[in-house]
Amino acid sequence: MRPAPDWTPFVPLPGAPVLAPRTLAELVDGGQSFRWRRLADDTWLGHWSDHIVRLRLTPAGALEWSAPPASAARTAAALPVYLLGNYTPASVDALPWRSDPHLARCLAAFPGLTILRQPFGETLLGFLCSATKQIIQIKQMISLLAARLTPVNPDPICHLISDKLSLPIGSKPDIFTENRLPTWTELAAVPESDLRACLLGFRARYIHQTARFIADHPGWLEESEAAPYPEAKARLMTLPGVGEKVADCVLLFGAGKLEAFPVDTWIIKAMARRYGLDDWTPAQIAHFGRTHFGPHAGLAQQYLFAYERAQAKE
DNA sequence: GCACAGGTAGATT
DNA sequence: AATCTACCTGTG
Repeated sequence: MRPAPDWTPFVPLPGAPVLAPRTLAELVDGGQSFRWRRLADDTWLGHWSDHIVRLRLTPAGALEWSAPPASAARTAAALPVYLLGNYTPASVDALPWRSDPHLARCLAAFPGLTILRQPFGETLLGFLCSATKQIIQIKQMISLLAARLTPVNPDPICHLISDKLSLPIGSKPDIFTENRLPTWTELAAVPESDLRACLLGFRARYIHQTARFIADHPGWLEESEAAPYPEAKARLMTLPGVGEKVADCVLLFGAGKLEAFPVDTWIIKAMARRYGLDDWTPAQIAHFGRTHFGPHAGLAQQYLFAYERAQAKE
């Protein structure tokens, strides 16, 4: 018998900002990504592409990571891009916090918060699921897609993952999985009824039709990711189920387009309450956001979003 | 039981 | 062009 495999030792992530626990939680589980969960040992377990990684903070706030030995070398190269690909202290400093007291409050509440650089296709899938759903429910839908539509992850590390604290209601034992997400090519072969069985509801048709379109247009997704923001957004919005908000989320969280300014219910509330923009339409708020916050408006949006949700919990 | 949830698309005014 | 509504399903 070989010894049981174990995680690689935790090592620091070079270049990471010092983070408070709640900022790390907001970074990976604040609605940018839907594939992270807090384990019983107070580490964060996350998945993207075919990566699995655990994160933790030292008492001093230094970010450390660990991965399955078999994939650790690949993940060592990919993690800085995924987590910090959009992180530059200068871009936060360039926001108009000096003249905007509320923005200054939001920045001070979550120092080090940044925008993830996630795989484009996975981000599109996640936000196609997001319409009128709570984050926890989006995570359930995404997990079901991974659990049912891709092969069981053969990495022996999966048997070592214990997450009793985060296990939800017993009726859905397959909610948490270490499988990768299906690719759009794979999704194109899945009947819409199978997608509906993953609790997607009316979103199943969006995903099915989007998958068929992408399968019929090789290179379309990659070209969209590479295009400048206005063109990329227009392209995404031709997909069924992708409107202004979803397109902006995909481009912000999955393509590093920091000028994207998603306007959701939280931002509508925040702009009404903090900036007096009562009864403004989402399009008007988006225009205000872009002009007021500047070329990194999406970064400001994430701070406003995090702050408003934190306030609501209190 | 029923409103609501990180919206979008199509119909109606 | 602005406003209204249906769309699935889980949660409180």
